[in-house]
Amino acid sequence: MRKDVHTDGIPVLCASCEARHRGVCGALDPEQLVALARTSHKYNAGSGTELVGDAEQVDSYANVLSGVVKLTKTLSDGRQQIVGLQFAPDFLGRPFKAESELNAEAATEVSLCAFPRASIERMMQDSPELERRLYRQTLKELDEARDWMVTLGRKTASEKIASFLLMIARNIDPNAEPDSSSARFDLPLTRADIADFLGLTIETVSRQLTKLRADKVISIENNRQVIVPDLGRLEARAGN
Amino acid sequence: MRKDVHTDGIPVLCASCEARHRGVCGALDPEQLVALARTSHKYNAGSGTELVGDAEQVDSYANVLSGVVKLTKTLSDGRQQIVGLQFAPDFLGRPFKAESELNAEAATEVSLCAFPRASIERMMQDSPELERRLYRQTLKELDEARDWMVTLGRKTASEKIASFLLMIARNIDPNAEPDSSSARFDLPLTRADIADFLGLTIETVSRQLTKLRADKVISIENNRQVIVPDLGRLEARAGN
DNA sequence: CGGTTTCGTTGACTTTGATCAAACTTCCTG
DNA sequence: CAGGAAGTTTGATCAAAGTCAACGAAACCG
Repeated sequence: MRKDVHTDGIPVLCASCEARHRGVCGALDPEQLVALARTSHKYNAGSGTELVGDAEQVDSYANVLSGVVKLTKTLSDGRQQIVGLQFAPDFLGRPFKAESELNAEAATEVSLCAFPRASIERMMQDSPELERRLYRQTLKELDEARDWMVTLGRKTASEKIASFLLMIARNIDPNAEPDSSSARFDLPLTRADIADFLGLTIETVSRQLTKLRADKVISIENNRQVIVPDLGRLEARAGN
Repeated sequence: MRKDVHTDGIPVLCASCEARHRGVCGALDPEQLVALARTSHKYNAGSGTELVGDAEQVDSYANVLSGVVKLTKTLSDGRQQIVGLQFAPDFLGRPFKAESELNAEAATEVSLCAFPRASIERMMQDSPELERRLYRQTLKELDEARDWMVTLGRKTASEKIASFLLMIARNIDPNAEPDSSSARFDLPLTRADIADFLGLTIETVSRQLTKLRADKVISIENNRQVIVPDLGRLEARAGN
């Protein structure tokens, strides 16, 4: 009983899903995809919705299908730090641990495809390919985290802002003309979020954005829409 | 042909090796261990030795058998940040990537057990158990990196120092009486390294250590030996 | 549509940690 | 053991970013 891997037997839900191409579901054959799709459900969440609470029991994982999810940690006196941002088609979840050590919150409108933790963990047993994809994403996240440690520990406020804008541009520039030297995108984060991401205050973020604007490195429309006419000039400010 | 897993057929090199118990080699059966041991070699390196260079081709991985390895990143103008510390029996290496994105350097005298990259990657194909151990270590490193992002981004200089001392105490206190409320250990890092780890300057590190000493939270002998009479008091200063 | 709330900007001032400079200690080496 | 290098401490001063406060703009809601 032969099947065309690319179309036949693929659940409707998954047919056009990006997670099947670049995300972890790409590791699954049609049969496994059907099994997973049976227990999964797609849903949307508005900006600000808490998806996973700190110290909470986690019983489902998810793929990010669109939007941005922020992962945060909070000190007892309320100081907060964003420790990760997840874009489509990232996998959201921490295998081998039932209790979350951090908070996951929708930074924008998000669309998620959730499935029970047990389904994935069972499937990981059968499919080394799935486990390998998850492992690779974790390695990528670790690489990113280490890059951010340099930014947090050693860059100035203005370098931090430039680095942040570059990172966002690379992750969500919609007119993804490769190697285009300009970019235009919506900031998925508020000033407060950016501050929490960079270890700064809201005021400093605002002042540095104003400075970049004054120096014509960027322009901003409606507080959210950022235009970078020359990515090279922005890179020069990121201090790498 | 039955073998006692715990003793028979284990290479001499591995017999008393900690990596076989708590490290990644624990995933291997005697046969695999023999195969790996054939291509591996143990060696020591003095403090300050560069083990892996940034942007260098990596052709071998290693287990840390003793000592501490620091992973660093450097900006073009020389600013440096330590992005990870590896203690025995951690695995040193970044699977699926031939070129290193960071620098690995011996922070103390270290002893390593190195093997060709190809051996491990071949073995990963055969042994899901090995891949899983590596995956778990990577998840652990990611958890740690995220904790440090909070420290780097949101803690004050004195909280950073206290957090650092606690982390070291937990990793290398030799008189590992569990739940002992006091600790005594040698700092594996110089003041300059501590500064690079915490995103501070040498002078600030020194001043904060002096303050902790003045407040009788710690005492220091010979610049390196730290005594913490009451870990609770140190924790209170770490600001979690 | 007007009022309220949330979000962002700007200014004045303060504080934390960096920088610059000098002295001291420890350790290594000839 | 002397001399020097590397590592550490301490002090004086400075600057970057934080705090406090006020205002403006956008989004939200009855």
